[in-house]
Amino acid sequence: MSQLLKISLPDGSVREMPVGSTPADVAAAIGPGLAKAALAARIDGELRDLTRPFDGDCTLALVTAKDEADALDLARHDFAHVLAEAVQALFPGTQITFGPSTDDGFYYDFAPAERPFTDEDLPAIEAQMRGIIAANKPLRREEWSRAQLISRWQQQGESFKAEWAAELPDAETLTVYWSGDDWLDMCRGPHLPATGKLDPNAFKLTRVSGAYWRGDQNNAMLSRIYGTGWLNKKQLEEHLHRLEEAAKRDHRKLGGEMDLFHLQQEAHGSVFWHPKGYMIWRELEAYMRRAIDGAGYREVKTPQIMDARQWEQSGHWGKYRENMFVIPDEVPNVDDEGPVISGEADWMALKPMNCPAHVLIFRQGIKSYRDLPLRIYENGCCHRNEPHGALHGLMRVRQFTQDDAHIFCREDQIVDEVQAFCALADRIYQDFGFTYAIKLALRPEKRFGSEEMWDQSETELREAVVKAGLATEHYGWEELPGEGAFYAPKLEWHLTDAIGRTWQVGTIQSDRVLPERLDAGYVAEDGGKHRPVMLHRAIFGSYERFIGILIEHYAGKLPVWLAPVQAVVATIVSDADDYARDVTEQLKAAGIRVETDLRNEKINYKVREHSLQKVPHLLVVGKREAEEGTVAIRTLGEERQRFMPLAEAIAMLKGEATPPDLR
RNA sequence: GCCGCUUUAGCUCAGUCGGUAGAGCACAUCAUUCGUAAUGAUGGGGUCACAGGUUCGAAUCCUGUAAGCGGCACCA
Repeated sequence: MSQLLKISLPDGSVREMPVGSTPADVAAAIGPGLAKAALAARIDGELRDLTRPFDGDCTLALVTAKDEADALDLARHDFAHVLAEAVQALFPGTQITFGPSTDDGFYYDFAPAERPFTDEDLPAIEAQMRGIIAANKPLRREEWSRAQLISRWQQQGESFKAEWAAELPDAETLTVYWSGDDWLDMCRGPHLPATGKLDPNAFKLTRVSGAYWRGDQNNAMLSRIYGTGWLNKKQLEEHLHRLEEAAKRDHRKLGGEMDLFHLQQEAHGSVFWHPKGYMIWRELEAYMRRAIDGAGYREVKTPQIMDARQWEQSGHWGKYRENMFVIPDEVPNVDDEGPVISGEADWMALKPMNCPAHVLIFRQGIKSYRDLPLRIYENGCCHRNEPHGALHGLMRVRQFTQDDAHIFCREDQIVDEVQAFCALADRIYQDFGFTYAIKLALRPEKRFGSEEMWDQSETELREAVVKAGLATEHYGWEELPGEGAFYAPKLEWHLTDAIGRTWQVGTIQSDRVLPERLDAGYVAEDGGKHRPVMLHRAIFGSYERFIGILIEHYAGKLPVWLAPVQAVVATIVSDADDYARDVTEQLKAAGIRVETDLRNEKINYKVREHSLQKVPHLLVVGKREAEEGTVAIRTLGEERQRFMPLAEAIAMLKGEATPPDLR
């Protein structure tokens, strides 16, 4: 006699269903509308296929398009499978490997039979995918044995899949999903009941790229196809629109349009700052100096080039030599004939970081425990020969200036210092309108120092964040195993910008390795020599990158205090020229960065041009203003203009041009 | 570094089948004195990324190099 299963539904009711029935049967029993809308099921909280039979009594929540997060993930995962099926249909002999969902869509990695895919292949693949969706092929789950899987993959010439099948953990139930009766992929699932549940107008293949098998550069280079996938056409269009808006704030584009900086082949990876861009830098530098002066740091400047032996001792030479700029300590040969250098000189290197130089300053003279904590700050210009494929505008460059400091302190001062740093970083990020998450990056596989040392350093950083009240969900608190530096665990600050993207910027690292390697010591109360702990920390990260982030965050519309040109005085008729000059002089005297536009152009033209240049305030003067001693202010982003007496305008601009920390 | 794509005027781009280059903007000159996102006319400006090759002839076809773009890997 057949038993009945008790299925508890979200409304509290319980349905009795025969053994072997599925969530789809429950949906059908409730009503045809739900049967049609159901996409998957949550069984005791676990997301499962709609057509997978119940294991026993359970709670059931049917998943529909209204459960957006689940529905999107299911759809994206299915799009990836449909993509793989389409590619194998169009390009026989292509091997499939792996294809997950992503934040906005999906990708699939292929081992192509002949050549990697190109953008030109995408339209045909999209059309093939739409065909598979239109065919409404059922997606059917089957449990297979490992031997079955390996044999199938080997038979099909799918060597990557076979390799993977052999390595899947023993504990896992191995499953495949059929698409109709003619195609299958090995997959944990779950999936939608059929390809027809996908909206054929809700996806778009976006790009192709290379990607290493299993993310390891020693492995084969696969050909990856990316797509973006959504539940309906409207969502897709909104997403594509967001991408266009994000592209408009690209710092490389705005950097050119606003005449802030440029990059060129002759110094690739290093920035040519133009006067306007460097004004932003100078404001940030002045801001940061006020911040560190107030927080008890001492600013220093250290050599750009040091003997290679210094880098050997610090441990950087062994690990990072290939990314260092190395130069001979030698005058080049003056003869035109013969080699430029003898090759016999000692090697020096451009500093890739400031830490060892700061230790050398610390080591001058004898330090007492009374000197600690000693906070040494530098706007440190560093050079790293980054892999060429990594360079990206201002975000990843070969020459950069860090807002770098090292706090030399006693063991018992670490938590207080880290906590104080948390407060300083919080204040600074708020001044720029960023929210942030804090993460703790734990010991990496390859590292220096003892286990006890790592235990202690990680514990201290954790404790400081807890004490600062930041180890909460609100601050995205999370620990990242294996992500630390080779000498220390790191706290990382991940900023969220105006359109929701995140940027890792600030850091503090608790280091007991470098003080040891570079022999830093101080005399303690007991008269004995002790090692200080060295806290490496930065808030902007680098000026280059931080400015890049600010440009994108503000979409070029920098707050007045950072704007390179804070106001432009523009005339309507040449009769107002003298008055415009007078207004400009008065603004300059008030410390405003102002330019004058007396050109013989229509006011429409001037408004357009200065708006595109993202000048915060345009002060328009014509006959009327000249007679009345007023200005007409048009503020960036507003269509309205405001008339006010000059004195009032100056007071307003002065207020807005005051940096946030001085208000 | 790896995979794919790209490189033509200061900028954005067009250039068909191989027959030594074109637009808009910008710039210069002239006219225009105008009230809130492009006034008009005229003019100057290019070793078609670089180096080889094929060809009677190369921006165009081939090879190599470099840089840029999208990813991957890396990121002290």
